[in-house]
Amino acid sequence: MPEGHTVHRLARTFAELFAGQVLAVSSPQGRFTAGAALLDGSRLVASRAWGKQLFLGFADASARPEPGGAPSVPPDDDLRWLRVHLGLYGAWTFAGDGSSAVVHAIGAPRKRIGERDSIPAGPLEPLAPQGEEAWTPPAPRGAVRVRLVGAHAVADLTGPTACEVVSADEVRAVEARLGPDPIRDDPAPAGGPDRFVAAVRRSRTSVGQLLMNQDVIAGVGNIYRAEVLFRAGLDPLTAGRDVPAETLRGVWDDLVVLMRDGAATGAIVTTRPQDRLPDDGAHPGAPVRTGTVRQNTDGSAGSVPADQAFYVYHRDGLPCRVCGTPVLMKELAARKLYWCPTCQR
DNA sequence: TTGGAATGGACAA
DNA sequence: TGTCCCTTCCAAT
Repeated sequence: MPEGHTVHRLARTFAELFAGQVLAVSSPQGRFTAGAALLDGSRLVASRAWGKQLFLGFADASARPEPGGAPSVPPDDDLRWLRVHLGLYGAWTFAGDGSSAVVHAIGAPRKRIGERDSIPAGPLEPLAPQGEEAWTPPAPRGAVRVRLVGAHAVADLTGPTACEVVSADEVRAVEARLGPDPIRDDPAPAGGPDRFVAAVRRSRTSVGQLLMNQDVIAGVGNIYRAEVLFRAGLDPLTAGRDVPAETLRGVWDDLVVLMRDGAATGAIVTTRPQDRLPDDGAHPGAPVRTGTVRQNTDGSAGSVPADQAFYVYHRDGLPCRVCGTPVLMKELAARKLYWCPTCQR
């Protein structure tokens, strides 16, 4: 259940856990047996995200990087690529022997990558002492489509929309279709903000719908869509071509900030500190989100409770944090759209 | 125990 | 626009 920030985070995690390692690849569920066989025993040498797409590049096990020297990563065309799209409810689950900075405690419960929790954020932890015994990965839990096992960690994939082994050409074909990604290191190859602005302004479709179109901008999902439009004071139902270019540039810039923070911490928090008030009791009968997410927008310390993290997402019927008007919700192209009719016009 | 809902998208008509 | 797919979790029975 990720938006683009989660996938970028995953790409980084795969690099930290497995880069350079020869991996055992299998399909405990059995639905990816042939694909897993193509990758089993090869070396993970690339890990990239574009929008919500994750690409893992595998080389032959013999293609080992020079020890101590410059890493000799084979060109993309020489790799086999695992393309994964988590879709609505796909998830990666990690476990490890505790030696990794990412899987940070021996015997730590496996973390689901999604809304409630994710890979721990913050500085890398020192390596835990290695036991004498070889580490054994836990048994797969649930319907695990792919399992990657490295020296010290395991990654299990469940419920993906897409999971396939593809060539470099096929990777490029997918990327060519995607719009620019606000938090990719180099959004420019896809046209960057200029392409985003142009794509929106040539369309009569509502800006709320366009933000969810991965060909227009890659990586934005339902939460960032709702929240960035609120922060821009923009009515989601405005036709794309009626939105000033300057406003759209502001939306892009805001997404860069919000999604970078999301990728860094693993949680989406879009509220400014002065706008944070708990929803408890604010509107009897309205949904109340519980739990805690990490604070991530403005550098202030501490964490933000889940019911203070968003302006409008999942807050229909509750008073707008800024003006008090009840937040509205409607289905738009089969997805729920949330907005404040007063602040966004 | 069951049945929606969930931060998604491909495809057909 | 509608239909289907993939899987898990939690609130409602």
